[in-house]
Amino acid sequence: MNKSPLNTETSARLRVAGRRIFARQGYEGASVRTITREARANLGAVTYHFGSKEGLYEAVVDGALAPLRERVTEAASVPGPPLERIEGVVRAFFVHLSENPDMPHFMLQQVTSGVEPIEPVQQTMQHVIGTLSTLLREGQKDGSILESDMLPTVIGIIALPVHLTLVGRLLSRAGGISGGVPADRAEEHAVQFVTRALGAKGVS
Amino acid sequence: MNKSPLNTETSARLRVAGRRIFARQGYEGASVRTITREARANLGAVTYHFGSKEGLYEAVVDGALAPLRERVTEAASVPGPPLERIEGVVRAFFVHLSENPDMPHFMLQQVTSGVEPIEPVQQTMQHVIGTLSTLLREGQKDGSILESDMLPTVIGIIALPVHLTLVGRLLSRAGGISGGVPADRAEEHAVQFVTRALGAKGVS
DNA sequence: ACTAAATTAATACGAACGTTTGAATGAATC
DNA sequence: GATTCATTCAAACGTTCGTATTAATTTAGT
Repeated sequence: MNKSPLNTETSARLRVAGRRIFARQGYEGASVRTITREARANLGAVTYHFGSKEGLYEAVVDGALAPLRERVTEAASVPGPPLERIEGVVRAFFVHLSENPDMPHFMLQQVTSGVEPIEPVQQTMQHVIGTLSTLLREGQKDGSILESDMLPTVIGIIALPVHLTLVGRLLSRAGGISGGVPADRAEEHAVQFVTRALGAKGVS
Repeated sequence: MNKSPLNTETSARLRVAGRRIFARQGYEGASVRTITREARANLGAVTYHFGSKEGLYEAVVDGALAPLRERVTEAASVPGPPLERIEGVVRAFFVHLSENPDMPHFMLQQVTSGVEPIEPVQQTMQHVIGTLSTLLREGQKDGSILESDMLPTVIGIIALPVHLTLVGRLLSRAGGISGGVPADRAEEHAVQFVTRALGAKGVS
């Protein structure tokens, strides 16, 4: 008679709870006591399984970002013209964001913290920027993508999904404006925005 | 219980120090002791001048955002076609960001925190979104701006300067990629990106 | 110059923090 | 049945947190 359906190991429950709470409260705002309470674990469990609070945090962030790197790689390596593959990367972002609502919090928390990001975040940024840069260069060489500075263009492409997801969600919660942005509309919109901004000529 | 701070030397130094440290460490990460030490003020000065740590935080955030609202209003009310005025709003963002490097931290810290943003942040978001929506509607009515969903478009316009400034700064600090994005290039790039994405026909 | 208010300063307080400790538990090995 | 070993548990550690308190000092009004 298994009374709890998901009586997984404590460390797994700590990851889940840590992810929820770190994303919502930030690193400093989340306390080990809150996390262990939510995970129905003992106060000392974080230290035991991850060495420290910071150890759990890194495990959580890496767990949220590693699948994104894979998705981006996959979307970029599909055959087709560069602009379409960039579109695929944008869509991959949205897929990942819809399945991992906490993800952008970690990226932006790190970016806004002012200190050097922890390793999984750095790694992900470098990977995404590198992938998109390659696609951009390719498209600019064959004339299908307008010439422009590489890095700011890449940042522009990434900023859109992250911001749309985050701010849209915020607005739909806080009301005040117009009720938020439905996820599927947001994706279509971001794709159009990016392809219009990048495409060398009129893209229907 | 004095919640409205008098313009004393100490309270001004507390604002400056609070701004620096809140932006870099977040609300929870910044301690009253660190702030008062940096401001060369007594530990009790925050409570005395601002009522509480939260009182100082709100004063700091409002001090960072109020000028932005003014700048946006001004840029939007200049005569000219809507797309050019939107361009002016984007440039206004960059001007404000270059003069107030800590500003996007507060916006994004609030957006990523998951709880309802404090009043100055809500007010600023509503104001910027409202202003840009009006300009967009105007341009779509006269055919100079492509039809699209209002809210996601507005978010796209804002996301670009904020992200470019923040991530660019981060990359130039952390190295790793290519050395960051010079501020003036970033502004030109953002303007081009936005006008390309919005403009109804080929914009030079 | 004197008084009252405003401000600064020093210290104390209780609460919450991350981490440590050592005993209790329970299953696997011999 | 005894031993081993990983895990869980309750309790306590020392530190830091935001705030309160109280006294000393400066400033302003008459």
